[in-house]
Amino acid sequence: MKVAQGLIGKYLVHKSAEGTTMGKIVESEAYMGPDDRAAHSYGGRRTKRTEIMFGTGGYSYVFAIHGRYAFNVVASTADKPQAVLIRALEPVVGLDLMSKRRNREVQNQKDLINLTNGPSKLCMAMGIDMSLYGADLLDDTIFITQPSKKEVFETVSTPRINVDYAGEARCYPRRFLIKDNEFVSKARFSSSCSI
DNA sequence: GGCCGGATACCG
DNA sequence: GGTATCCGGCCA
Repeated sequence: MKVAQGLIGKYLVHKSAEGTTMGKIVESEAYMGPDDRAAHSYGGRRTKRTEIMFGTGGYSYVFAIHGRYAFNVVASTADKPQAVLIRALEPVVGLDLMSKRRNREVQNQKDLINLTNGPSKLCMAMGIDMSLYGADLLDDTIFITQPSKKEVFETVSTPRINVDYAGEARCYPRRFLIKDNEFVSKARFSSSCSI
């Protein structure tokens, strides 16, 4: 939770053979582990897929969803399997490469926003796939860094996206985003949550 | 070994 | 709103 909030405003960098891409994290979601019905590690479920969450934090958890990928930062402490899903970025470095990987021209601000305003979109743009599962985020291939100068913004929280199956947990305010930022995803949380 | 469903995206 | 698309989970 704290990690999810803390990641807002930080920069995600991926150095690949094709080049370097970097984006500012503007939207994240916390998945709190065994007690969180929305989490892949709910009930302590430990499988090949969730294995990486059963260690210490600071690793990459990539999983396939609907034929695409989503990127998470493992935030586990004391063997509590938790992770933070990165839902949207603001492109900062390597815009041409992002555009190429997304197979989409960028001609205006709207196109630019469309490059990384969703969990799988940002994976495509950043060149993140299953080969980065378990990557150490302290290495220099894929990592998180602070902006060089302090940026001022307000973080707000909402329920998470597309977790209707999670019972009451679907409404917990575990999604964080930068207030009024145009690069956050368009997705809406369940309308059955009163917020 | 096969089926199914999902923390999605895109197009019409 | 319908469909494409990739993997892991889970059951046979």
